[in-house]
Amino acid sequence: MVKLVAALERLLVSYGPRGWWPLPSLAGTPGRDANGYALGPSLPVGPGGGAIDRSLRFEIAVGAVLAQNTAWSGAERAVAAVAEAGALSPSPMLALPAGELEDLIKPAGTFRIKAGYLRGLASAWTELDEGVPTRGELLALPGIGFETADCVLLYAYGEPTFVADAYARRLLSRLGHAIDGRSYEGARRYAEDLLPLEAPYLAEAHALIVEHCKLRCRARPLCDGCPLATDCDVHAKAN
DNA sequence: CGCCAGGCAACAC
DNA sequence: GTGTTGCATGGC
Repeated sequence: MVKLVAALERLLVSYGPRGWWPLPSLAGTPGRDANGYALGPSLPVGPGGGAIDRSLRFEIAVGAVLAQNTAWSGAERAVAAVAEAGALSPSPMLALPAGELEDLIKPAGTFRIKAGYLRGLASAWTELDEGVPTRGELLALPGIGFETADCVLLYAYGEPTFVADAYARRLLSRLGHAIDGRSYEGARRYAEDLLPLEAPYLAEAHALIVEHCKLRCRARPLCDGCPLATDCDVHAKAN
């Protein structure tokens, strides 16, 4: 079995910091880097790296919904289109005619459903965002499930949360951790018992896990050259 | 062409 | 509570 902290360390060395969460509406604007993070005196300020203001929190929540079961490239274009239309805040979003929001977010797929989710999010957001929302409050919104709620808590509010998505569960399982059959919440608590409960760490961990699982630890794993291959069970069996 | 992508809700059992 | 299905565009 590969220890989770050791695996994450190797992923960080191999891939470098991923810099999630990207903020497409701000990327490339003055004072922002390619991910939309504010350029500070030393380190970039952004999700996991500093205070996140009100408008960015909403953008992150919108992005999290639009990214569901969709390549990030599509979600990113959809967020940018909403921003371009001036609708990347609750009131303007709610003021859009019914079909227009759908048209704006088409690149993200499942656009009729997601438009309804975004309306529900926009309706509840201002009150919800007065403080740090609880997981239960987020889960009560339409279209916000376990993974989306945790992404919002982690990347928008800096709450230390492990995003136990399908990638993370696949990786943990392949590294020899006995999480088969565990629910999302079971896997989340399992991982949180193994890791430092600090938002920047968990934010980078999630991003690295997604990167690694897209590049190598796919449904059909590409173990050749994998940074975790030396003592990963899957690699041992496949070779 | 088929398969998958930062999932979720509704429904079946 | 676990399993299955619809949703829909875009990249490879």
